[in-house]
Amino acid sequence: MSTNSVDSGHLRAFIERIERLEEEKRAIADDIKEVYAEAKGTGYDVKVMRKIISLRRMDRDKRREEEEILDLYLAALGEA
Amino acid sequence: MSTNSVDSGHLRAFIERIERLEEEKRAIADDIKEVYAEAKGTGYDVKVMRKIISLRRMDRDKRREEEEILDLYLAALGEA
Amino acid sequence: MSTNSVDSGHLRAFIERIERLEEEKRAIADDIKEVYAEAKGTGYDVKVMRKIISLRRMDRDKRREEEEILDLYLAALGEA
Amino acid sequence: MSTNSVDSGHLRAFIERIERLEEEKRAIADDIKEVYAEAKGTGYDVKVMRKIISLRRMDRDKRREEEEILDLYLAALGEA
DNA sequence: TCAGATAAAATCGCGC
DNA sequence: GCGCGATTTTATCTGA
Repeated sequence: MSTNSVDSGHLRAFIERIERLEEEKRAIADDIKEVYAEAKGTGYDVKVMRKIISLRRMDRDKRREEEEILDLYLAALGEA
Repeated sequence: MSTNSVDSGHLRAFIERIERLEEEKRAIADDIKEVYAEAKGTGYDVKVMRKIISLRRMDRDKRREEEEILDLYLAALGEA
Repeated sequence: MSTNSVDSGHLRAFIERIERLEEEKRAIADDIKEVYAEAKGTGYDVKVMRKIISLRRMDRDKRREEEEILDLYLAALGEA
Repeated sequence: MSTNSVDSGHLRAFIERIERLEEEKRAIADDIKEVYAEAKGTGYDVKVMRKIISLRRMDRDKRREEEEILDLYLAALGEA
């Protein structure tokens, strides 16, 4: 019984931590929306902006992946 | 030409703001994942936790909607 | 060749089935719009109606989620 | 007061009609999902199928628009 | 034209 | 490891 109440308290703590983090996440998502809205108000096309950001993200991912492959090669050489 | 460079600078600033915010958002999403993992390690069922959180969110949303519809009713009465 | 034509025919059949269903769906969406228009013509506030419908849907969803989490709890007890 | 009850009954009828239509719409959406699932089980790529359907819809829309433009031209000639 | 709702698409995490 | 289902994100559409 003591076990249960401790567990419940623990579960509650986990859940509240997650809910707080989700609220932060939502707040940031709202900020992002606001920036898009502001950019739109300045005359930029949101769809195009999303495309640019997506392309830049793909570039970053690609670069990161290439670095990982390079690391693999270097590690292989080190082992040789 | 000056116009273009100013605009480009502006667009670039918007995009970098968004990218920074998206990175923060991703970091928080990672935190959430970690909390779930920790809870799972402590013996809690992630699926149940997600359901609990979902139900609590529905409660909040429902309460908010009820307030909104009450406002609509009051506004309708005010106009009557 | 026979294989290809059979497959093509099959794919075509799937696509036409989906297109027919989408058309039905669109027709129903139009019906819904008409009902809103009719209600509006009778003096009802569409915004309020949408809120009411939304709240009723939330009630249903919440009840369903509660049943689901109950099932999860019962399953957990059964495993205990 | 009689007026109010009549109105309420009317509103209720509108709302129930809409809810029934929305349920039908959801049922058709489920059917569509099932067809996609069935096609997937037969080996077709759902993403490609969606693309095909989208392109065919665009073609239809384009054709319809061209017909409307043609009608405008014909009407203009008739008026000339 | 704009925001807000709706639907479509992509992504991610989980269990098998 | 991979499909499946849930979540998230993107795009479309409609009504104010």
